[in-house]
Amino acid sequence: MDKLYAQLDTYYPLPEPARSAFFSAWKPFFYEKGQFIVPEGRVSHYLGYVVKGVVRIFYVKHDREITEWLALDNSFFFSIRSFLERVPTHLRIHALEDCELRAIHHDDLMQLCDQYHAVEKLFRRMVSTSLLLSQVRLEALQFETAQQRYERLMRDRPDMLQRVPLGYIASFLGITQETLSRIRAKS
Amino acid sequence: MDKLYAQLDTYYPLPEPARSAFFSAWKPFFYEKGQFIVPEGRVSHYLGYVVKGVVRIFYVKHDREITEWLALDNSFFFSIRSFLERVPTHLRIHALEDCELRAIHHDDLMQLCDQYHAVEKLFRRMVSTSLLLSQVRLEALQFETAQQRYERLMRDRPDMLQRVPLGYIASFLGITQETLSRIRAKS
DNA sequence: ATTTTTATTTGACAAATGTCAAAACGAGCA
DNA sequence: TGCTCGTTTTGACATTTGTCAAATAAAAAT
Repeated sequence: MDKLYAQLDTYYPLPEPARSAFFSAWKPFFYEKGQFIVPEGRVSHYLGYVVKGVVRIFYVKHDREITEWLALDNSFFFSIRSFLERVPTHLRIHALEDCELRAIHHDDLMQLCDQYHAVEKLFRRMVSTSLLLSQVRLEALQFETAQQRYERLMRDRPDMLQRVPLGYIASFLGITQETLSRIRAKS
Repeated sequence: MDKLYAQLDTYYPLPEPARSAFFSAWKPFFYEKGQFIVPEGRVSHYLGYVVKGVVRIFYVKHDREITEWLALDNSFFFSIRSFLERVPTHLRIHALEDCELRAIHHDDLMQLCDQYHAVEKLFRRMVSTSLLLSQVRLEALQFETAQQRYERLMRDRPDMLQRVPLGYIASFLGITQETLSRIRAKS
């Protein structure tokens, strides 16, 4: 989990004592493969980080599971709307592998944001980065074919293909499993 | 432009003197219909707000214009990646109608963020809201049909259909103009 | 090693959307 | 009024992607 600290530092290097206070607010959590980290309908109180494992965020629409986010080792995850607006989420979060996590509670984060300007700045930059990523994905979804989106994923996150069942990846890309399978067959 | 101030207040009500300093950093700009506000390849230095008029953000891909954002009266616009990361943009921003704008320069905003914790907080919340909107659009694009996306737009922003040519709206929805025309014919 | 379960691929067909070309429409202007 | 330009619609057809059902393949459990 040193990597977590390193990653947080890249957003904004906090001066003491904000740094210690902020870092120690991230608590460890462990989940076994298949367990739910957040069930549907609850408010998601934590901003999470995967130290080791795979976390999947999905929702169900017309009896079908749609993967919204996949977080592998050393990446962040959270139910954006629920965490930011404190409303019950339509998303479910679960562990695809045994997971070692770190997470910070919304209350703690807000308190630290109020207390330390530097934490507020760091968090602002984290949110900015999320926005950036969301925007890139939006553009891809808006004007790339399924094939192009798959190729982009292979390029950007080849490890994901090794560790995540294709059915989940398909809906993450906005297509059905069958279509993904045929795209793969062609290449 | 009083509405701008009111809208900024909803993100976070600033105490003086931050409030005056922040508000007066928003400068007025005027563009005529058809003029470019930001041409392609430049760094987009401003976070903009439309007091009156229509602003369109688009990019060109395979000789085709793809609308990424449409801002009507009383709404914000910016080239997300360029503004946040200070890199040249692939987007172009232009005025679809005569426009009265207000905009704040990145340098000024950052300076105010450094100087006033409260401005930092307000901006953090603005970015959070953008992220939220981006996420909603992402979900729509990922798992709604073109028809559903059009109906959603009619519901959420009926004024847009009156003031923006359908070709632009089509690519904003991620479809071709012909498809949009056929969807409309059915209803 | 065998069975059971889960994940992935394949086939046949349907539905949605894209492409290109042409026609119809509408606003502004001579 | 009639012309011109830009916008919107329509037609014919191609392509992409989805749907449902079944067949394989791979992984997990016994």
